Amino acid sequence: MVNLSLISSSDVLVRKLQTISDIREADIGVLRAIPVQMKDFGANHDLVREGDHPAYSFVVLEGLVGSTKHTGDGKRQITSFFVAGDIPDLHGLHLSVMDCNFSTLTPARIGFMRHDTLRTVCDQHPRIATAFWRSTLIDAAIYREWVTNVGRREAYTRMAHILCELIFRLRSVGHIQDHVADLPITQAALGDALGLSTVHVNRMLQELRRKGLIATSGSKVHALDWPGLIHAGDFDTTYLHQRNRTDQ
Amino acid sequence: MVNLSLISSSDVLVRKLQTISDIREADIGVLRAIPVQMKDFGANHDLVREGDHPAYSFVVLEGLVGSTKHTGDGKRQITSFFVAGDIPDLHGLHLSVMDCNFSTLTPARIGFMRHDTLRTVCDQHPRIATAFWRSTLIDAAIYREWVTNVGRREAYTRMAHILCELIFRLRSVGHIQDHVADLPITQAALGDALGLSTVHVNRMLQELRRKGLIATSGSKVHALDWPGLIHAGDFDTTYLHQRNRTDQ
DNA sequence: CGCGGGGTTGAGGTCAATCAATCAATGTGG
DNA sequence: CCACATTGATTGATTGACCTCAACCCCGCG
Repeated sequence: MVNLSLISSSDVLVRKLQTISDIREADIGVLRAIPVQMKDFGANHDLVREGDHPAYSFVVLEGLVGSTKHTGDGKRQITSFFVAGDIPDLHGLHLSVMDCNFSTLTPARIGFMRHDTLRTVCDQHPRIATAFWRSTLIDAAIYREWVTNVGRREAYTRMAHILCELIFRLRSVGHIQDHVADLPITQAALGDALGLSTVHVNRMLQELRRKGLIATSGSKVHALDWPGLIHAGDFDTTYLHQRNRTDQ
Repeated sequence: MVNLSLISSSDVLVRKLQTISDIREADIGVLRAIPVQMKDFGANHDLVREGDHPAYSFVVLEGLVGSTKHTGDGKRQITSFFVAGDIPDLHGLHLSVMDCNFSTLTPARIGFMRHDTLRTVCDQHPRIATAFWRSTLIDAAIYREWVTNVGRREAYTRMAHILCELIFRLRSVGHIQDHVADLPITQAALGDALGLSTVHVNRMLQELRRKGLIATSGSKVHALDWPGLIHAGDFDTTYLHQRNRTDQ
């Protein structure tokens, strides 16, 4: 396990931006200078709610955060996951009213950054502004993939796909050792992400285990057969728009 | 019917940006000066394909365009609609590889704009850059809503919801008279947008007609009972992030 | 006049939801 | 240390929403 107290909040953000954008030395200094207010939360805590007009954006430092929406009859849909380094509500910079909630799906450490600070940084450092814009565009690409996943793939494929995405993204920010991911996410949350019932999520996970693609113990998910999982999940990394994809 | 030949391509774009952003007189001149190459297409034509590295973005001047993705076993999912004034692939400015296709869903008139021109405009006119960024953020908000629609609403509600969105967006760019929208879209395309079969789309439309919420004749869709349709579709305009919503 | 695309209809099948238990792990108060 | 509550995972039985298949209809068009 990585000792988090040794890693500054800036490192997590910088590392993430480097995986998607061309960040120079000068920019790194600017990013490190952004004041970040850290706070820890338990699972299932609403960080921002639909209708809010937040004055802060936040970066995920540790844990899993989801963008969620609720239908009129109270069902929940998770529309995307966010892992360490991601800034889920960066769009709040330019859309004043929140159209979704952001909730922790596992215990999480969050870093809050003032909107006016971020706007100043963007005005003065076009490369950082571009990197941020690019980050929101990748979020959009992920949403597109999720529409497809939920709309046109059957439950088994859908489940495999989302595991591929999670594992791939966690690996690209260095949060996976030996193909084992620590994902203390409930099956109910997976269901809300996939548009499936908890019961069916359970059965699909069983099928993935039975076919030898994954193994689970506690909150650990082990991708036993990564190529097999990718195939089962109809997974193609293009939509994640990573700069270099040497380590598939 | 509006006589399109009297409307310049810039008017359509400017009008759209004004519905979502604070565009000044000075900016309008800049926008009008962007060279636009117009072209007409029939329905079901791929304007851009997954994997492409386009050097142009395009604005929809007339007709309906969809962002589409295909699963491994050949099923199609439409992840969003784009109406007159929208720039569907603006994200191509900062994401070099396309992760989805853009196809015409009806006959359409399209205006192509060079990426390098758009980049220059963005560099020199921050308010326009912000408006463009905002436009891509609203696209993302729409994707989020679609994930929810497809993942957690049942077919009938889903169908009503998408009609509400289409009608609302068409109205906000002045393409609707007397609550009647001209939508020459096939039921198969609606199915691909909703994650439903053509047969079921047909039955849901019948149910909406039977309940007196809509009437159709040819390609015209008449919202007979707009409040009723909004209620049936669990529709809330927040996610479209319009500047003023006086005319719901 | 035949053809094709899109819309409509019916019958039967299937995937996934719902309902209702049970079980395992963890925590809590007495 | 044990009764008890709670949360999450698992299982079986049943139901239901939606799909698939296969017609048939309608209309514009070559």
